[in-house]
Amino acid sequence: MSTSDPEPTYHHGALKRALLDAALELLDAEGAESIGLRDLARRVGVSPAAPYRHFSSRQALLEAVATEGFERFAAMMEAQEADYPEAERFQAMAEAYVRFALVQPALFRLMFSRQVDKQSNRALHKAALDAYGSLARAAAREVPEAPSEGAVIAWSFVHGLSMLLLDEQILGVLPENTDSLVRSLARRFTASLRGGVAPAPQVR
Amino acid sequence: MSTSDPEPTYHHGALKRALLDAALELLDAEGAESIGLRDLARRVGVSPAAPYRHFSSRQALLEAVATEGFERFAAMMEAQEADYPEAERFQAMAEAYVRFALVQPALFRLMFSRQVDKQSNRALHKAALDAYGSLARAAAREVPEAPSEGAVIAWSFVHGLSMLLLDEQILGVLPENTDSLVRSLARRFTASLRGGVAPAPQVR
DNA sequence: AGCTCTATGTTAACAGTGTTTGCATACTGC
DNA sequence: GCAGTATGCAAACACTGTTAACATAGAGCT
Repeated sequence: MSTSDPEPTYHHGALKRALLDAALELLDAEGAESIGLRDLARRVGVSPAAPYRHFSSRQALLEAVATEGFERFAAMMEAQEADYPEAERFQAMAEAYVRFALVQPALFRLMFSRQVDKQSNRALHKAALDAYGSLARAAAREVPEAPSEGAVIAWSFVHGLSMLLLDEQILGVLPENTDSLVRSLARRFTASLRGGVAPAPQVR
Repeated sequence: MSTSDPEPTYHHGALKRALLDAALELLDAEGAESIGLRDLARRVGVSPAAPYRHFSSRQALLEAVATEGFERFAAMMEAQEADYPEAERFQAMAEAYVRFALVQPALFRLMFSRQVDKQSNRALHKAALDAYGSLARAAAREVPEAPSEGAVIAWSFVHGLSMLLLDEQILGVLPENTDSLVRSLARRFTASLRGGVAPAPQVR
């Protein structure tokens, strides 16, 4: 309650935060494409040009939102990492990954969209790497013979599953409850990872 | 050469095709966001309102482009299905899937983006399902004990790997040649699928 | 206190966009 | 050859991101 301040003063005081909050809120309702600077400004009660004092462009604003998304994402993943014993850890993290995507679909999409540029935005780049880190650690432990490859395979599976679920492209193929579907898929995948990754078949 | 017609007549004759071609071309150069109706019209040499005789909105145009993308995608996958013996089939299709994404990144992204709506566009929906079909068949054969789940797991892996490669999020983690990286990952994944999927661990 | 400097707002304008409306032109079938 | 329809154009509307010039508030110094 201390952040909201109903009296209209010339200086807003916390415009940056307010813009980000408004953007995150809008993101849940509509898609990321419908986030307009003018729209945000209107919602927060400032003029159309005001946001430019805090973000150099619409893209910069979106990148800031995505950065926050990655930070929340990383925090959630690390919480899972801490809360579960090693045997169930990867499983739990995989489920959390998908859950995040399903709970905040537009944010998740934005984070992995081309509207944000991880190469040129350092904060964003770091946040994205951090988020990957904990999952990669857990995955690598599942496949000690080939940790990096195992991590990438696991990451790919979890990420792809999230994306396909967001597209509602899987429902209709496997019309179960989403939660239990994810759980059983993740379980099966983990089992196959553990059992199947033998010394890499050599190809010449 | 028969489709291009240098003489300026009042009626373009093949505007629809020309717009789609221009869009597909633009898509490779820039992202999908930079495809504007006015821009396309200019490029093709007609007035800004002309495209509306063939597409009811920008979104409709994008959906038509995505539909063509899925058709090409499906054709490529089916070609792989026909060209490879059963033992190597899934492997080959997985690699083709990723290759398609890497060769036409913007098109691939558009196909799985929220800018197109597979629920409301029937042609698009069908094209997308067809594209999934051949991959699903191949994947199901790898996991005869649980064909649908196996298919979804495989699809997720392949799709996620494509997406992460597009984001250039994997390079730097595994800084190899992309082609051989994909090959070795797909091989490893296939092996783990074959070996590891035992009767599903029951969870209560 | 007052005075300056900077941060953060405002207003007005520009170019560009998607889309609609009304009119012009060409093709098609009788 | 003539009606009807498909396909083009021009002008306008509401909207967007972005910039420039100006206004106000708060911070720091004397």
